[in-house]
Amino acid sequence: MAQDNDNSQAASLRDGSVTLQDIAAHAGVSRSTVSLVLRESPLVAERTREKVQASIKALGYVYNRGAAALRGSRTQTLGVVVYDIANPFFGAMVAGIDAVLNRQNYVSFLTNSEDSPARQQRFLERMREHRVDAILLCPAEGTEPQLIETLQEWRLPCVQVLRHVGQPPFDYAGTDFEQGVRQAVNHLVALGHRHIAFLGGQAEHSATRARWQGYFAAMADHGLEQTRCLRTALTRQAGFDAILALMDEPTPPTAVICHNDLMAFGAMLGLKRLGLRPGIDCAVIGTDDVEETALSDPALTSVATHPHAIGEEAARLALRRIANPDGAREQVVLSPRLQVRESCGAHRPSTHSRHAKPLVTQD
Amino acid sequence: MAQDNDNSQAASLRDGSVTLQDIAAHAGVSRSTVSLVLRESPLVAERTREKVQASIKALGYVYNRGAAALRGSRTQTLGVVVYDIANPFFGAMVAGIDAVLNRQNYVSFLTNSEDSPARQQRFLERMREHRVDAILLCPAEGTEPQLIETLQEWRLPCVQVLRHVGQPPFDYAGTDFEQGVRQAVNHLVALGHRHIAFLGGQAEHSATRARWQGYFAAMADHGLEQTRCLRTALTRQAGFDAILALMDEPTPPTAVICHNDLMAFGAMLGLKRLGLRPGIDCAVIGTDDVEETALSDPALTSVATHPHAIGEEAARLALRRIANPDGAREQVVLSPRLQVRESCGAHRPSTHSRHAKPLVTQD
DNA sequence: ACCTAGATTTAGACCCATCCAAAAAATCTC
DNA sequence: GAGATTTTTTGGATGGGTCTAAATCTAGGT
Repeated sequence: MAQDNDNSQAASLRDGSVTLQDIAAHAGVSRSTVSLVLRESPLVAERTREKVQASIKALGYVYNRGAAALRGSRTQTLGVVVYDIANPFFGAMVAGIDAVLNRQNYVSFLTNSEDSPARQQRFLERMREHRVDAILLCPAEGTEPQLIETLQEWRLPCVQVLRHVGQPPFDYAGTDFEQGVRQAVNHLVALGHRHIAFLGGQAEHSATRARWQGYFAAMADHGLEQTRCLRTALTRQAGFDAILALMDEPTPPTAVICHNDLMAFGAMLGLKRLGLRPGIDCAVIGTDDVEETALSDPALTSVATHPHAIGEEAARLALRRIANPDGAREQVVLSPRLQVRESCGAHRPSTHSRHAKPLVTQD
Repeated sequence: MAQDNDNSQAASLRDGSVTLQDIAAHAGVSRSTVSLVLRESPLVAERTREKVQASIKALGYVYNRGAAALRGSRTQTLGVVVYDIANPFFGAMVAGIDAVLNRQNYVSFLTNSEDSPARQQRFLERMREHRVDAILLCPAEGTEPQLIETLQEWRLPCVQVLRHVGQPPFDYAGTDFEQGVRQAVNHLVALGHRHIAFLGGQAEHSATRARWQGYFAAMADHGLEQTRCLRTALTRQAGFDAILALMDEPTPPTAVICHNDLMAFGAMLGLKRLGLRPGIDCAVIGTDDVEETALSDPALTSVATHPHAIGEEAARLALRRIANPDGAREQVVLSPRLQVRESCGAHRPSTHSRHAKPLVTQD
């Protein structure tokens, strides 16, 4: 119907699929040459390049990455598997990943394992079928260590993020949770606390172990033998329940450190429920330093783990691994920083003026 | 090196790429037949199917979706473009999308436009190159309406989510924000408020317009002429600033409704900063009902917009559109529900026992 | 035993780019 | 200006599936 004039619409209306062949014909060169132009090869003469580029624009050509991937070796895609995308922490992390990938023309598949190894397994298989160039994996709780070997057999590069399973060497990006908890303990001890409990974590994965290690080691360093570590789920509800149980014990702690901020929020609500004032009757410290920490009452002191930065590092690591599949494995471990607010009792929660400060958001 | 025995490792070690051809040879059938088996075609005889499946398992075959997509018409992938993945609201929405897609063996690319139309444009082009079957788009603020037409010219099905631009008919999944704000106004009026302000929104997109409309219409319905609508950004900081400005006016409102929960949190902090008690000196209602609403002090009353459900609906809509590209466009508009807590003054915030109730999280 | 409708299977073109080796064109050297 | 280089360009094979139309096989009917 449409006349075959040479504006871009004509082509796109015809079928929507202009191929290299069409460009080649239009520009009077071969398919191979067009391919070289597309990939910005320096082999092509300047005049030819311009001519071809003009044809590309004129015909409204769209590169077919799928076809390219079939012959070439890269798909320019990555698989990201997290276990709780609804958690703001992961939101920030994914944003970090995204930011790095886009600069490299990469796109990522995102899937949410909900901490189910079975779902995680399905996702990984699907990613494999899609021939992603690499995987960013936050292993679901209960992930078998040999999963990492399996991925290796699949020749699918994998960067573990936040948690890790299996034996080194592997690629990993995360935070030094042990050090983070140590900082929290040190801070509380400096404030005079002697009886400090740790809340949360149950499965045997690295991120949990590291926290526990930091807790016990720091307590030992200070000669404090009265340790109390509750294994629980990682939800707000779990924090709430745990603090109730803890306060009901013969010698309740004067401070608690929580596996993550959600639990800490729950713990603070639990304290209030008991008529206790977080930060005064019992200090509370969380982990992650999500944006909402400034919102709670009192504002939550938290070990900042910089999710956006972790995401960036993980993505960079993956890109490096793709470029050099056999290079030495790397572990990027960022240092956490204790973000002191009110819930640890360092500040008086009587005035609300402190709230105003950490308000700035990054958008 | 490895003997060519028939266990699965042999094949995967050889090269990692077993093809249909290999399966066909091993099973003594043709490539076509294997392809039919893979796609669960009813044409294949039961005995043949079993034989082929055995070979598939024996050789450790991995389906190559890229190759399939090249000849076939579906890639089994979807593109999701959001504007703020770090916002918990989107986390929940993405989880909803993911849940539906996985059941259909679909995987989705996720990109974060950060509300930049330019970035958004780049993402869409990249998705097109990857030949996604459809796009789920939460349009960035400032998106040109003709973008939707462009996508149509590209023959790329697009479901708009939460916000929409351009002229109907289009596919859309979201919430009836107008009704949500109406509910909030009605509730406040029932509590005796006469002077109610609305905070937030600046760009001209559907989600903002709908809220404003709801606000003005509901106020008019009650014969309240003293309206006040502040155009601001949508951040916590903006809420904080806005409430300060508002309270400084000659006749400050006794209640404010906020464009989203983040702003409402900011507004509550602002009130505290002024020495005012949210829920008593000034009622505050947010929108979205993110999980953190239960955390604030007082707990935030909010218009629940069910992000997980919206995500599910959007994904379902996209799958329907893929199956039937020329069917009638659909608009799925969920009904919001006012989730009453303390910040609107309906309950006494004196006791903290209320906090315990809405604690349950869904993980 | 012969014919036919229906059930299975298959060959071979096709999708669209990349890769390689070799051809063609341009430039240089003496 | 012939031969040696260097720079550009190209044909044709290739990757791993799907599709269509035609071939082959089966069981049922007479």
